[in-house]
Amino acid sequence: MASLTAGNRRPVRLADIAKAAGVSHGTASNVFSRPEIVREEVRERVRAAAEAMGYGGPDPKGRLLRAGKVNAIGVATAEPLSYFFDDPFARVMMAGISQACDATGAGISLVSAANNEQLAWNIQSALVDGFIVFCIEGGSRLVELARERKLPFVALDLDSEDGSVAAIGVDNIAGAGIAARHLTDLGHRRFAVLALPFVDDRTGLVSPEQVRAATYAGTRDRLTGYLRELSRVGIDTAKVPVYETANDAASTKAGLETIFASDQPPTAVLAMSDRIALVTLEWLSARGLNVPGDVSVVGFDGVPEASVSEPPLTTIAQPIAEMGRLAVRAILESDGPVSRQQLPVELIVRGSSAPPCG
Amino acid sequence: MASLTAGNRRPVRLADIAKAAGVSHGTASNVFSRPEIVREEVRERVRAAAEAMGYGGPDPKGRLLRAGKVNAIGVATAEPLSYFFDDPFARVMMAGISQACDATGAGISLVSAANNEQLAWNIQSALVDGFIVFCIEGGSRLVELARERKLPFVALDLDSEDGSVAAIGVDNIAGAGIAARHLTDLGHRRFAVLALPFVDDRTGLVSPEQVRAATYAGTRDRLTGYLRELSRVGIDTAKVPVYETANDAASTKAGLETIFASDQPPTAVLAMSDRIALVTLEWLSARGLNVPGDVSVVGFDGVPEASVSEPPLTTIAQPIAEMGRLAVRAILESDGPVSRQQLPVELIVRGSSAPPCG
DNA sequence: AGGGAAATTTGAATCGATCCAACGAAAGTA
DNA sequence: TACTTTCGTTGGATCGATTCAAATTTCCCT
Repeated sequence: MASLTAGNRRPVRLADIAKAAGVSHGTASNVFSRPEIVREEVRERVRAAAEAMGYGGPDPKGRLLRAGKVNAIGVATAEPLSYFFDDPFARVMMAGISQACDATGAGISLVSAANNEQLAWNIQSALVDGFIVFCIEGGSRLVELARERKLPFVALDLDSEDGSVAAIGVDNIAGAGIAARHLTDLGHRRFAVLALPFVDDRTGLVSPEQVRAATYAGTRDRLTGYLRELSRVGIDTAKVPVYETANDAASTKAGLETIFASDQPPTAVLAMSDRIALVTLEWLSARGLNVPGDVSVVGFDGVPEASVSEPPLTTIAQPIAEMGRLAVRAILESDGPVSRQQLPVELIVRGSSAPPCG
Repeated sequence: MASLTAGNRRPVRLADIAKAAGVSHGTASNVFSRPEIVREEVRERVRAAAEAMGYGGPDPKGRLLRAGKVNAIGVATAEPLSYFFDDPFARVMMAGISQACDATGAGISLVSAANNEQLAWNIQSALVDGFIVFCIEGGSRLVELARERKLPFVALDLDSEDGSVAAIGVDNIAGAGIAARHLTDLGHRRFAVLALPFVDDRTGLVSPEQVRAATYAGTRDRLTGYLRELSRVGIDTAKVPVYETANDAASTKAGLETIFASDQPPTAVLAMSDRIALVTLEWLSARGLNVPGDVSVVGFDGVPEASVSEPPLTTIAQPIAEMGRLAVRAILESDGPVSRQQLPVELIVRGSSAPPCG
């Protein structure tokens, strides 16, 4: 029964090799962490013992407890882990985070989870020096969880006005205003808005009351920016259809069906994300509508994909990578009080917008 | 000088709140880890004390030491961290890894480093239960480092014949053979090979001796597969130009310049990676050569980009995501002895290959 | 009230290292 | 030879939790 194969359990600790080499554990420790202060003869003896016993070097678990610093930052989201590698926005953001981490030698821990309980546990037990929280859906819960860890953390793209959490985002109202302004300047007067979620798990046309009750302030702000500009040029914003999507292809297409069923279809579509905008381009093309001939489309985010679509997408570019870099710096130098930063956005005019042909 | 602002240091430990609540630390611990076995009144008292003292829950650092398991797997590479988010191959692989991790609730730690010393340290001190090692350049060093940690690890795409390390890869010889066979079947007889690195930091035409001395066995195997098939149809393989690239745009273009400077330019290019192949498509198009009219190109890897290029790329697809999934499983169930798995590849015929027009 | 079972609580031991004050030995100085 | 330094080594304290056998309390029943 009892198999005598070598290496059943492997509890070889620093203390073991210290004993084997006939030195104190203090000295053994020094051999690995500050070899230069140990006499060469002793050093070699300890190294030999370690080698002989199959010791893999000081266990970071032990070191960690003493040292306190993990030297890694956690990036948390409520999406599945693959979100980090699939989603264009996330990828650019992660590239920025990577850069900053590489520069300081910090590692990255991806924290996420399928279900909610798992998520809580994963955040509670993440071995990190701080969190960067991706606030997409379920952002507030995530922020709450991160806050409970009492570690430095910053929220990215936070849809909340809670001034007590550090956050890095863009000026959504201004950005949306610039997008709308671009289209009104081109002469457009018939608009439709494809919105990001205002609350969880709902799609469809939204009423002003529903907008006011939005969970996601960022969505509300973008809408505010759009409508403010439209009304500035005398458009009756009450008549502008605002369709709430789930930021995916299905709900976006449903929204387009609804919007273009009108006998007065829009000549310009304001999409609150590039993802929505790109699906829109596809849908319009499949529908036989020309962009920008029949309809102009303006996105929001500035993901790389937007520059290679057909036609290339006019959009409001966020400094995504820069936001990632700043977030890392905010964590590592977690200095003063909570800092909320709002970065500028930039209108990038490409082929998806032109004057209306009417 | 001494600022009396609240919360200078924050050494609030479980023991502190235990004392504050007037219970033993054992009980305090139970309140957090197994609340159901603590009498409600006591539980609330401890919770209240924790709240009052700003205790963020049991520190994972402490728990970790006792528990032993980190519940995270490390993914290591010698490239900068952003490689994980930029490189198409890596992204698909990470998606597979993510999936498997999500399924088991494990986290992912990205381990990498700018310079070599940093790399060693980062691997030595990574808090993980095992490593997945991306063997691109510098693979052997990475494997060595990982092996020293005495943790379960598997090498992905390992360019080595060292049977003592667990590895997951594809049958490079067979895959390359299939690629070549596809082109010879189409009738091609004039070939050129754009190779991955045989050794570090060298590019240019390679001689058979240099091939034999290759550091990277995977590259050598692919070449073997190519040439074996070519000689099968009677082609003098000694005359087939083999240009070693660094798997980047610059060296690939240099290789193309060299190859197409010949007065007998190839009608078919065998590229050892999709990256090389895609650059090739671009270069040929810029040069005014039609693909597949004038030249056929076949890649290797099967990254998503290959399906949307102009023209779409014929390539040898590896089951990239599946490899990632298997790697995670190999780590987590690190069961028997070292397991080396070779997965099958698949020829995907797209628009970049056709019979030679000659 | 008394006895035993069940429910809680306690506190020492442990996880695997690092740090540091103190100590011993070898080398240098007067 | 006596007295400092310098260099290396030692071993106890500590990091922050979890675990578990033993002690204690509570509960139930006769």
